[in-house]
Amino acid sequence: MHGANGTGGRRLDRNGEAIGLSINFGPLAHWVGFNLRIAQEAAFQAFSHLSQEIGESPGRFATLTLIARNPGISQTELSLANGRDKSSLTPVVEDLVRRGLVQRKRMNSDRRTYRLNLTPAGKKILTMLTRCARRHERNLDRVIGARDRKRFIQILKRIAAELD
Amino acid sequence: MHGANGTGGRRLDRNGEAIGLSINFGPLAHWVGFNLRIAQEAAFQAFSHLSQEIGESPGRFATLTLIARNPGISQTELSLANGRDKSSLTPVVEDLVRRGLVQRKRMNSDRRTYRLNLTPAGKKILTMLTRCARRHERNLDRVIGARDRKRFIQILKRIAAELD
DNA sequence: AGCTTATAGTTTGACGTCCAACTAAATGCT
DNA sequence: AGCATTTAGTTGGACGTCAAACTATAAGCT
Repeated sequence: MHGANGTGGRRLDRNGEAIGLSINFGPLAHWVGFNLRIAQEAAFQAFSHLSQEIGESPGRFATLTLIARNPGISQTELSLANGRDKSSLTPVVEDLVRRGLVQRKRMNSDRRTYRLNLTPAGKKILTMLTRCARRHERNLDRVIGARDRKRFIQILKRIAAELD
Repeated sequence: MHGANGTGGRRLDRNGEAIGLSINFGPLAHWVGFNLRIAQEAAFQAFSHLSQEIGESPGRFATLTLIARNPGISQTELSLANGRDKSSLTPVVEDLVRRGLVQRKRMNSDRRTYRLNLTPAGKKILTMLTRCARRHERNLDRVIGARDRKRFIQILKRIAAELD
């Protein structure tokens, strides 16, 4: 019989107490949303450990890359590209400027906006972070398999694009 | 030539100011980690909007489902299954108990641990949330395509499992 | 010129998350 | 029995995030 002990099929010891293994995930197991979350968090965690080895928070990586690739980018453009609210960027940029990785200049033509650029020190840190990221990607590639990689990324991009 | 204007290829107006469209994502565009993050956040956001319509936070959904499927589960087991630190669960359970969705009972055999169960009210809320989630899943399925869905979830599961 | 509206960035408050330290209860060892 | 270790859950501090309110500049309209 199935689940007749009223515990949803979990393994029980002789006192009827759960012993932890074998959780019933119900519909979560088959749903994209849940698995997407779990996978993303695992990947983030893994990259977090790698980047911690060089003393940087993982969130800095995308920020620095986007500044490097788009010199003079404004904070709002950056927050949009990075998928974060602009207000989240304020303390990040503050920190990066304070540590001398990013230079911030008011624009003359529009005195509201800043232009962001990497300093040489910022470029150096980014180089190290990029090495970490490549290592991380190799690990992910190994898990995904070369055959499916392209298709997998394409699906991720579609999800991001088509869900508003 | 490529990027000869020193702005990484962004479109510029005649004053040399960026006009926002066409950000250069550099290597981020091809990396799994970044796209995974963006897709997950888009999906989360979408579900957040759906579940907000019935006045629940999206984080409650997995919690309630896991309790429903594993009656009497302990908080530590739940936090493990949900991929969160056990301390994150304290205020969540507090809130669910306060609102009468979850019942919390000390175990007699081990007076440290609690047993969690859904109340009838909790089951009702979960039913509504599940409807939202199904709608959300249908949207995701439409984006992913029925052909790739199974393979996609399999890859997500592997990422979660094999990255520690 | 003088309104009104829009935009760039900051501030504030709420929330969810982690980690490390803690309390209370259980287990194990001698 | 007594002490050390482990375990379940809570607490407190730090951080990243969002949304809404705010300041200052800019742009559009009359």
